[in-house]
Amino acid sequence: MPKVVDKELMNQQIVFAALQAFVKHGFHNTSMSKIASEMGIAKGTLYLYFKSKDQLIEAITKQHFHNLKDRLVSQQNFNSVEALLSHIEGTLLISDEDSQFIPVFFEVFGPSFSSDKFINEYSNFFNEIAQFYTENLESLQTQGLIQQDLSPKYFGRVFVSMLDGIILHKGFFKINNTDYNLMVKEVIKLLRYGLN
Amino acid sequence: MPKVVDKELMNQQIVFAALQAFVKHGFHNTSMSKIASEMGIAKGTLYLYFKSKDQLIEAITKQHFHNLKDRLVSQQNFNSVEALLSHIEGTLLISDEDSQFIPVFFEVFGPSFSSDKFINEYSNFFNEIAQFYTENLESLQTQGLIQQDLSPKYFGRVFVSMLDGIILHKGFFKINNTDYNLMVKEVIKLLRYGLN
DNA sequence: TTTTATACTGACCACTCGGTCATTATAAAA
DNA sequence: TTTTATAATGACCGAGTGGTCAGTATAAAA
Repeated sequence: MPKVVDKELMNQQIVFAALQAFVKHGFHNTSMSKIASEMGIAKGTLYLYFKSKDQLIEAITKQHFHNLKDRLVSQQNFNSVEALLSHIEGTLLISDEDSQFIPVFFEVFGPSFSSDKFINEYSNFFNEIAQFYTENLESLQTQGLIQQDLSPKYFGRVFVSMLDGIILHKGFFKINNTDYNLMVKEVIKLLRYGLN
Repeated sequence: MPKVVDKELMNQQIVFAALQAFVKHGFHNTSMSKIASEMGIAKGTLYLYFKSKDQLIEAITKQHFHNLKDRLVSQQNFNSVEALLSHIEGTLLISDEDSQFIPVFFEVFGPSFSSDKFINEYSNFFNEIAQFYTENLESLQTQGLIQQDLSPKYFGRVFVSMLDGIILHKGFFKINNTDYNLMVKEVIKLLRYGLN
């Protein structure tokens, strides 16, 4: 009897439109009305799918980090330094779409950085990535493929910080792709020489 | 005849009070009225010194980065890789006091990350630091002290991103000093092997 | 003490925003 | 075609903001 609608699809469409608007104008300069009107729907409809603007950005963020982790952690292990370097290069060459989200993230969640709960969540995220690198470094080290004189545990963690720094700078400063690719090449060179 | 006031002093007092308020409540949750009332002056008075809220945050930002740069860029040039590494180690080993300010910084300025003006200022800051490293790398390269096969220009810029990432992670995730020092050691090792 | 150039005030304005809800539109079922 | 359960609407509200400006206070000079 009732009118039926694909809620899941609508959900995704809202998330997509909102993200686009946030990237373009910033979170605080994007009103719910604006999102609605750009979608050609009424503001009230947004509130049928998301209780609040906060809940909307939360959903976007959750999705972003979910995708991110899949990209950062490879399922297979690496049996050579070059395989590892290749994965790292792939990790660094993030899409503009992804890097554009970075300023939005900091704009929205900057004020949360004093919350322990918030920090712990992201701390765990990066620790898991670090663990992935640590395990691969240990394996390569056992096989004698990289320097014995480095600590996989600490190198793994600091390495993640470094990668994050590079990605953050791309996002913050909108470094153009030509320059950025050359920068990535330098990192790979450094690692190739430094790990052996 | 006229009433005379130390405008410079008043300026500084406003900047100080505004920063404190931003730190405490976040930029967007701090109204101009709030700043004024906490200073015991009227809102209108603020507008005699700063044309807009944006101009106020701009002044605060400028001052912050000015102080920071003095700490990060050494005046003298390095005549050996070890001297460079030593400076880098010093840069990374920032005090807890300084690193504790990082979350605060993002808490305060997070909401500004959608402003092009803010980003440009921030971008220039890091470019200048990168330039400092680029020049030193060029010099060391000319002397044959480091790998010929790297580009000082791009390495300098990406290197700054990496250092920033390490420092940011210390600040965000409150990595304890024991672990952090070991992490720094790994970076230095990587550079020592990788640059030669 | 009076004058006067400047500094300070705070009520007020115009506007925006997130969020609500009574009303209307829709499409599946009867 | 009528019924009906659900979806969509958008005018409206209250709260809050950045910014203004006519009027008032102040302190140096006359």
